[in-house]
Amino acid sequence: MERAIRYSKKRADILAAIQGTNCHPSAEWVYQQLKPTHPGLSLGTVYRNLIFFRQQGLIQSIGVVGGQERFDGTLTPHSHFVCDCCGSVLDLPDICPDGDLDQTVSRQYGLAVQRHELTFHGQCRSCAQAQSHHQNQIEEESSA
Amino acid sequence: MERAIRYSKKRADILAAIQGTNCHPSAEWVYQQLKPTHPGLSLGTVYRNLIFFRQQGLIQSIGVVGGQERFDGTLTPHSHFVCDCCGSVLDLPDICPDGDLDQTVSRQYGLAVQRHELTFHGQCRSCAQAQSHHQNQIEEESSA
DNA sequence: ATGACTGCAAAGACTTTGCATCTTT
DNA sequence: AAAGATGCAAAGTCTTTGCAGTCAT
Repeated sequence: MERAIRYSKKRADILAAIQGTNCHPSAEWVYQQLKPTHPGLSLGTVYRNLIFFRQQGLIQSIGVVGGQERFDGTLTPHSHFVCDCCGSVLDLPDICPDGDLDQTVSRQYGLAVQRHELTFHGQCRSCAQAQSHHQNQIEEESSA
Repeated sequence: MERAIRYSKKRADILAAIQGTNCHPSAEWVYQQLKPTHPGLSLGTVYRNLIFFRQQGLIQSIGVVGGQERFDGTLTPHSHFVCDCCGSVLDLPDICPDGDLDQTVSRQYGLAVQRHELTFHGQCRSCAQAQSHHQNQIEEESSA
């Protein structure tokens, strides 16, 4: 007998929060987001539901950024950009490796490949700009 | 004035341990590996040196697998396969995205892209085999 | 001698989990 | 009423860090 799944408004709103943003949220982000409308929400519930949604295939994990696991409600194939400076994650919808790649690797290496992730790293616009400002300040200070 | 860097046998052996394996070790793995020959080694020292090596560009982090950060002493471009079952990480030396990809993304999205990672997920041979055995057992049990 | 490196243990950050309670069916 | 979902807080895991002692230069 399979385990029954019951409705819960909190669960529904947690999923909606993830699906309604493109910021690739962490558990903490979801918690803070829903706290105002769900005063009694517990962080443990957010974690449990994130695990639940991933098992159900409703969301995917896009890995750990700055120590926190990040999730994505978009399931269509796409790549990500991670800013190593501020931790923001951006979708790159136009960057998508060949769909046959998984099968190619499966055959070539004899592995049961299920999916792949293509993730770019660097600095987002605002961090790149901030850093150049900071460098200018340092240059000004050292030349002063 | 730049900070001086001094020799340490422990540091050298930590680096050698990472460079001498293709298992993409975690801090704990390195610690256990060196413990016999370095009885006084501390896990904190391993962590500190991993950070140091990454800053020096001697190793790279390949992300968090099963809660533990994993490192790679191979710096030439290549992809990875992560077994979501046992956590093992394999090199895929023949799978390497176009070298211009970083620049393409930089231009297309206006980001300062520094690098990218292509990671495949699935089950390694032994886990796929073990699971099929396990499934057989379950089938046998339920039909018994 | 200076200051870099380490051991140790405490602290920190993130996530999981046990149990009593509340809610859905 | 039965069983799933949640709140709370404790526990668990991995990693970082402060401080005193050690070692390389």
